[in-house]
Amino acid sequence: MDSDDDCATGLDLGLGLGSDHHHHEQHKKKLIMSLKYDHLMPSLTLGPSGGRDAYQMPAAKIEAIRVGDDQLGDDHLQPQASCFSGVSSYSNSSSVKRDKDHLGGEDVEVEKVYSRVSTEDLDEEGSPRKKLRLTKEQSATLEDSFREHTTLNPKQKQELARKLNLRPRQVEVWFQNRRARTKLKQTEADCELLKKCCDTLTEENKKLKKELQELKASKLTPPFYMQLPTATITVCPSCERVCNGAGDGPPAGPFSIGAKPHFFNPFTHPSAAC
DNA sequence: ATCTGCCAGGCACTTACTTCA
DNA sequence: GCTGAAGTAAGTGCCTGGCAG
Repeated sequence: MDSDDDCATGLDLGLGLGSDHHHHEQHKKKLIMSLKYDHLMPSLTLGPSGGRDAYQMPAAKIEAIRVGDDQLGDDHLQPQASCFSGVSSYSNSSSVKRDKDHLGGEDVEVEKVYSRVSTEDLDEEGSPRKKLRLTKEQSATLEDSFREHTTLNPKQKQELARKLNLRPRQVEVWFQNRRARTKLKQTEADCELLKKCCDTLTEENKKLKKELQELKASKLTPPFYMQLPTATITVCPSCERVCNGAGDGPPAGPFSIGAKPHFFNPFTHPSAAC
């Protein structure tokens, strides 16, 4: 539970802000039904009218607007980049709403500066989603962490988020997507392996069929020794040596009639009979 | 002890955006 | 500059397990 770990990190849950994702999301879902179609309303204005502003626009829109509107400088559009060198690029900026992932105390002010746009912050406006690209450093750190453990507990998530100047929700999403990619790759690898296995078995099946054909053909034209008393002679289909099914004595002669009959079981081992 | 509702976390699927050839 | 493919961050819905009442 987030609350346990939040306590462990000294963060105060007493504000009832809850954890980063679902707690809010479930509340959000209720809101969405009444608000989710707001974003379908066309809006290209930068003004705050209707509660929509430039921060909530897709990058393409913002870029288009920025060309003719310098009132919103980069400080508005990419505040994180101006404050933190290691922060990933972001197609548009964060509002300075308090990040609900970040809990209490001094961190709030900092969080106001580098928090990113999130659905928690924006979905009530129904604005189109924002897209960030993690920096190489962030990705590398996340990869390192993923190598250590493919899932994070809330404390680890908080620490990693703080370390990377990301919101815990972003770290969580990254790990979810990373697990999905890993699984996908594993599935593809398994699929390749099965294909190879199938090919091998198909090839082996062909060989066995061919061998069977040959055996059948040889049975139709028995060699001279097949004319010996059949009740006591069998032929090992694997090594094609003649065995004396009833005899107990040692092999005799060039046809090496065995002491015991050979029974060929192609399902156990094709060449194990001899 | 069992039931029920709430919450949090994970996953599958999908969308939206970026990057690159 | 345009375009399509690939990669990936993020949204959404569902399921499950834990917990409290």
